[in-house]
Amino acid sequence: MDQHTMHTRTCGELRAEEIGEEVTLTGWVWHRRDHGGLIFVDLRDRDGVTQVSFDPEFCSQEVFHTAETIRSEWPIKVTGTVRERPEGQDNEKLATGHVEVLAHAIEVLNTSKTPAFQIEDHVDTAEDVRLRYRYLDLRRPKMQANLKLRSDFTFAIREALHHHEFMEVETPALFKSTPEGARDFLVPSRTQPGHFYALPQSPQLLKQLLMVGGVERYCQVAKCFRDEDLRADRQPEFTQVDVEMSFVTEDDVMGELEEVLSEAFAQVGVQMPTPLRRLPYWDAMDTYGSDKPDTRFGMELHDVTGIFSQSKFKLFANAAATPGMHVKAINAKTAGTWPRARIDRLADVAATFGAKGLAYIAFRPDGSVTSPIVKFFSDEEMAALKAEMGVEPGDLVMFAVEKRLVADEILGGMRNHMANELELPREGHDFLWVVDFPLFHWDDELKRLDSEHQPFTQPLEADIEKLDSTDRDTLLSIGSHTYDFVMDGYEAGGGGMRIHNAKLQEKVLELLGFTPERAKAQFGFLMEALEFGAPPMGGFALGLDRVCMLLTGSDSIREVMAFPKTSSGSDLMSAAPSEVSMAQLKEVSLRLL
RNA sequence: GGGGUAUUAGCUCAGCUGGUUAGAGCGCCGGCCUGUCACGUCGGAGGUCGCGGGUUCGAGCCCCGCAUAUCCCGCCA
Repeated sequence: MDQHTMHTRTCGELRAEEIGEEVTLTGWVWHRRDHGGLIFVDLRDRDGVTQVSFDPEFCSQEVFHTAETIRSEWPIKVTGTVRERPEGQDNEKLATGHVEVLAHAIEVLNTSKTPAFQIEDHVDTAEDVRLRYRYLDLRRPKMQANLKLRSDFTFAIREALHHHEFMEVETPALFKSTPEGARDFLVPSRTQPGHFYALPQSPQLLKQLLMVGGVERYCQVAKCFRDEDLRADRQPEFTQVDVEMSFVTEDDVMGELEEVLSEAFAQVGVQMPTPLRRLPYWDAMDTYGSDKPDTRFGMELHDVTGIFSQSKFKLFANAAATPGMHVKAINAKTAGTWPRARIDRLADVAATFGAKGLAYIAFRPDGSVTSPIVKFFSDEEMAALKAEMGVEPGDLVMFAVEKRLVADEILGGMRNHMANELELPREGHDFLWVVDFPLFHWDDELKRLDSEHQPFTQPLEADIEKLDSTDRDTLLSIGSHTYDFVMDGYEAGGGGMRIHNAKLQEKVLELLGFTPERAKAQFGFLMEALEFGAPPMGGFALGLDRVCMLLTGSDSIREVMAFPKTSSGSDLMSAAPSEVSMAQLKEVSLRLL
């Protein structure tokens, strides 16, 4: 053995072939089973677990005594002989379970305090305790596997991108504040008092400038920062696999991405079909009530407005008579067996999605019906509804009566809620493109148009003349070259073609409420660059954390991040954010309020 | 900014209608144990019931406020 090598083997690799071999292992003491005259230690490193046995017949008293004193999570080094386990003593749960290491030497590399929680996959510990001692949490095999998968997938997609001739370019983390989207994280400049950098919300503008700069095919595994409230799938800093291409059509970009993504997913054992299904935005909203639908289960939305045009039920009939209003419905199979009180509580859930109430019909298995509204329906209306919704006994049909998009979003929310409540099976992974987003939507609060994707998105050529319209509905009908990558009901990525014409960009910014002065102050460098022969360009960004969350079956992206923050933005381990000294503030010319 | 949930031993939790000394499992410490594998077994230690206030003869339990964590809405071009 090379005397400079600490260990000769890992704790996960010993098999029958190594029987008889002299090995040295290092790792942490996972479990120690002291039988008095015989001691077993499960030694754990990142590669796996090996049983080490200490038998006084084969080791010195001193070694045996040391084995008696070691405790959980002490790092140790053990030298011994690999041997087959006695007949019937194999451990099926361990990859190394056919063998064990019969120790004849042990070195305690360090001691350890008793961990605040047990380092076990099967022990559920509150997340704040885990985060307080994240370095201990990361020792758990599950977390090791999560980090490994993330590493493997990141490597695979990088490799695929390089294989497809993408050039990796690093863009700055200290950049200009462009606070039109999310809130920026600001960094005060010391050398220029009163001036600030911002951490990039994404490298969007920079990658477009790289296209003007002739990079043609750019990629980057990029940290992005957004100072907004957190969610299970949102952290203030997160990672995007960022991609941009020049001299391409939308189909070029999507085709290339399908290859890159399917190659990367294949490396982690996941089949992503190519070409990927494309679902237009309006169809997604109409059918699933979501622009990121999980299509592994049905429960699709149906427009039943027509059935009730002559109804005695005024709510439905009035809606049918009002342009733009719709009566839409979903059918939650088997929820019709729920007690009335439980069904009534669904109105509260619907309210969180914007519903004023929730009309429903529960079709009881005995053929009866529970519903606050069904008494107004004619036999014909009921028959037509049953046919449209495919009603069987035990079904629960829920209605939303609203403008189209509002009704869609309510029922889309209920569709997901019911799928969770009913524990509908969602096997494997679900991939699709949602395409053709509108260029704008109406922001009711700001009373102006807002970008559906971002202000640099290329409108459909056929709709460009509509940009001169003053009619809101005309402007809202403008289409765009956009595509979201939807995985298992999550927006896992998104992109589009970018505006490469300065005049067009100016026009779109104007419609978004930018005065020419503000447009120039904020995006002047982009507009100027577009005037220097910017090529047609388009790109994409993949939410790496979300994809890894889905690949590992985690319910939060925190499970695939080494050091995530709590929902109030704290790091419980380091206690960041923290106060800074007056001297530090003075250096950057800041004073606290 | 708003709504829900949680906070009791190192960890996970129970704690009845407000009533004597707040319990369990795991972990930890000690004894015994030569084939266990999340070893077993016997014993032991370990508590500001998140913090502050209030009601009450009496509060882990009821009320008010606060803090933290978490989920959701808003927000996330």
